[in-house]
Amino acid sequence: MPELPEVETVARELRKLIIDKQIEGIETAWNRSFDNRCAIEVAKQKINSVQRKGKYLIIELTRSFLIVHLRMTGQLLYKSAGQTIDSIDHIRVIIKFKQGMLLFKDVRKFGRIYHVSNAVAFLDHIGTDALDTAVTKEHFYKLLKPSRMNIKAFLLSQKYISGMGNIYTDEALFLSAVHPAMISGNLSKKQADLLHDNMLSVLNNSIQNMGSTISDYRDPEGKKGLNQLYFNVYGREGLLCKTCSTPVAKIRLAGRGTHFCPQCQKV
DNA sequence: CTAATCACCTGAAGGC
DNA sequence: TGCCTTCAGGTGATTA
Repeated sequence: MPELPEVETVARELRKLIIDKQIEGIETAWNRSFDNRCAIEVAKQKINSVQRKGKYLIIELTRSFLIVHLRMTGQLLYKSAGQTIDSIDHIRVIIKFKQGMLLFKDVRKFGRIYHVSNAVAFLDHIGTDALDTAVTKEHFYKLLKPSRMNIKAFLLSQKYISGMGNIYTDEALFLSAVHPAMISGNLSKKQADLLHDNMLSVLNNSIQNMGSTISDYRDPEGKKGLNQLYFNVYGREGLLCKTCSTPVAKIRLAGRGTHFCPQCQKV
């Protein structure tokens, strides 16, 4: 479900809701979502900050960190004390405060909450966040140049640049008129620059729209995003390309459904 | 190094 | 109505 813009939206909303609150306790209903053996260590710590790297949320506590990955269907829902909870279905973890609670809801159980002492080290295996200013056009091109992977797989891999997922990859490639199967190292500097621009604009525009909701995504207050209203190719198989009116195609690439315009995007 | 497949899970949707 | 297959905003491990 969530890619960079959705996780960023969650981070921004969470900052308004849980910063400076003290955790009273943490309970687990599905033990693979969170290893409850560290519940005692987490309890009584205060939340200092909420940050993000790629698709990971970083909740800084007094002495340690909670790292959250929502994977496909994870949601972090804040409920103030007294607020009614419509359903406890699919609630895997509950983080309790005096003033309310943060529910980790996750239908497919792929999401995880990790408790770590060193967030930087824990997230060292993923590349620089796509919106980090360190990801300049030069840096981007240097990463692309030696790669023989197709560009779709390159953008989906989190080891070079982190945060891009299936939706925003398809959208950025469409806007750049680059075929998803094109070999990364074969992109011209001009194409790479354009793709860099579109990667950033696609992500930033979605953040402006509070992310994209296909089915499950919700922000901490339960609100849907609006960015799905502006997709050019994702989920538009068979519909006409907004640029040239050719039907949008869908193929399987990098193990994922991949949408593109066969007229606008040539290898 | 790269690509493809499976595994982890559940539920919605479509075909028959 | 019911059964079966396929698919889904992700990613890590394993196998060619």
